[in-house]
Amino acid sequence: MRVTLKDIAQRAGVSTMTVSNVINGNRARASPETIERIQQIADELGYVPSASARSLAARTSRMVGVFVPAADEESLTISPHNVAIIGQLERELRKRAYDVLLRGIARPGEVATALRSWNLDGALLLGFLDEEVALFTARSAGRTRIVAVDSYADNPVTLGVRADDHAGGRIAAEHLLALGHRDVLFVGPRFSEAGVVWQRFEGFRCAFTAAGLERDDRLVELLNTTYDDGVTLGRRLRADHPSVTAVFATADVLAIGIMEGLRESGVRVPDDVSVVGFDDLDLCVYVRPTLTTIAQDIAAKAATAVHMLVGEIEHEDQPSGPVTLGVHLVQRMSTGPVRT
Amino acid sequence: MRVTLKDIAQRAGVSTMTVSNVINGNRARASPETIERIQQIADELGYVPSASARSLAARTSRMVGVFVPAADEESLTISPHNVAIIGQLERELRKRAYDVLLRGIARPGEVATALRSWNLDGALLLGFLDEEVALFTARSAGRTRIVAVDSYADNPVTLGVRADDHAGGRIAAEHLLALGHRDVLFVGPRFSEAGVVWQRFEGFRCAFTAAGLERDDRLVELLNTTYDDGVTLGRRLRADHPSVTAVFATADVLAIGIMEGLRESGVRVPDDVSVVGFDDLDLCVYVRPTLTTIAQDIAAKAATAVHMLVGEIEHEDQPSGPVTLGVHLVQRMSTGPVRT
DNA sequence: TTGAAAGCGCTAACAT
DNA sequence: ATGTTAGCGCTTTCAA
Repeated sequence: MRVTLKDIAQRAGVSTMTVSNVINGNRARASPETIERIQQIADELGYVPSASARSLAARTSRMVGVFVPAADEESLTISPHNVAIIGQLERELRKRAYDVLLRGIARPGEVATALRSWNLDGALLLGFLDEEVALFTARSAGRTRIVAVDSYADNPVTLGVRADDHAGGRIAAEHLLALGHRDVLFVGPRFSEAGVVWQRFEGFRCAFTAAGLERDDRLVELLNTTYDDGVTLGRRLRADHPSVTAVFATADVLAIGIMEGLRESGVRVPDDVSVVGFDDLDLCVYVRPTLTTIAQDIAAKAATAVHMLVGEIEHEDQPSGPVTLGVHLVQRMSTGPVRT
Repeated sequence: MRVTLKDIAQRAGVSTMTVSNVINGNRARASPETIERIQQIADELGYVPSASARSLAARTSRMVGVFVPAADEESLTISPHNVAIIGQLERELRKRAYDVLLRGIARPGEVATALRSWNLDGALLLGFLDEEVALFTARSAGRTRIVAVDSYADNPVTLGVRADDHAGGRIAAEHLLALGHRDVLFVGPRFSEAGVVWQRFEGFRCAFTAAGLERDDRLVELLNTTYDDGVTLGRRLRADHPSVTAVFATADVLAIGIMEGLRESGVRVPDDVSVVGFDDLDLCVYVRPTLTTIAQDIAAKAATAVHMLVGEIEHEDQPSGPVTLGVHLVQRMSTGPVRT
């Protein structure tokens, strides 16, 4: 059977409370010898605290939820970018002795339910739309701490961590402008007036304005962030946008798909058309030409998110406000000067 | 405050047990009207069961652990293959109303600890070495169900799901042999006489034997399964193995790295050297030349693993024995006939 | 420095 | 068809 506090207490001839205090490192509440003896017995018996019991009694679980978008009950294709983040998050949380509940979210209410069901100490939201974040938090209990990664949602209960998407868009545009490109196609998922993609688009446009250039806002394509959709766009690019000499895609896989589509239709990258991606996945150096992209520091993003969340949980830190992390251009072979 | 069974019971004028039965769909234990009324009140109050309390009282948690290797506390780089699996596992488990505890394992004991701490109903081990699996299960309580994915560990408490790695190795070799290759380099991580890589190696060798050919067993390179290590090998391949005309790598990223290294050293794929990978990641079609590889059905693997685990948990099914899933060759552009 | 009592929210095993 | 009792293993609160 399970080894309990009571078992240890009996063996040691003390009360369960003393054992509990020792186990929890409440060192001020037991004599050194008692501590030593109890620790010994606990080790000997292979005692493992019951997280459920602790969570029930203490109303805190040392477990946080990591929530990712799931189109529906039938799918959970985690985006490459979120995948990279999850690994880092788990590591950071494990270092701090928090457990991770991984959950795909198909309907808004599920966040609040999971939170209350397990008495989660906090939640990490990965890559949800700002509207979705708002929905989750509306229903969520007031106490729980929530950090939204890659979100610009502005509300009282959520804290955000994200890359500087606006700067990312601007830098991408500046790079292409410096190469002489003027007709640049913006490609990304459908977006509203907020959120990651919108920021990138705004930064992108800013660079044109700052350069005193008028941008033709018809040069936008909205599609799913997948390789296949990229290929499709690449194939018809020349036909649909004959003037375009460069493309800025809001995700690397998308950019890589576009490059493939272009190749298939006889358009050379970067000679005929330059392509810039976003994220700097490992992938970028696997493909030919290697992809010029906007790099964001994923490990830093994860570390920051966890740091903020744990800070709020443990020290009831003043919500320090959203954090925006720097990005930078990684120039590779998919961009070049415009053909004269 | 939290809404409890008691709150509902009071409002409905019944005992908590009746409410409990209704909530748990124990339909035989309450009259239709009572059920209706209680359900109504529960919805109204926004009742969410406490998983901790349930887990404590019922000694079952409806939560399973998904464990992945973590080199140490400092890292958790989930392999691309495991990444693909995790998403599928979560989906399958969510469909069956199980929660997922995601955990990187740095030291053997952590599996048993997590299992007991949360009263987990079962565990899914992803891509551990057979020796590691043995260690975990040795320390684990007898009751818990464990399914090891990508393992050949043979022990009483574990059930395995894996691709037919032996066939995979054989098929890869047969493909290359049919193209006229005789000096084929086997590349993979260090392996012992068991496990996934060993199976692939054995299958690989079998094909040579079956063809009545003597294989030079010096044609083996052991290195980490990473792109970078692949590049390094590719660069020195010609110098170290001048006779080799084809390479079989046990992972796609590795194969892709090798192709890059070969390119850098002026060796053409597939004209000079053919390359075969393993897994059939999305990646394979992004690179040039596209990678010929052994495909395994990841979704099926995840579905099977969950099916087996849940089967054991819920029906105490007779451990049906390990399951091996089929693989097949996906021929792309990285392999061609040997140069005469 | 230590302990006793009470209860977290739920369910198993009997009653009725 | 419904209720009672007695915990699950732990922590909180108060007392010694």
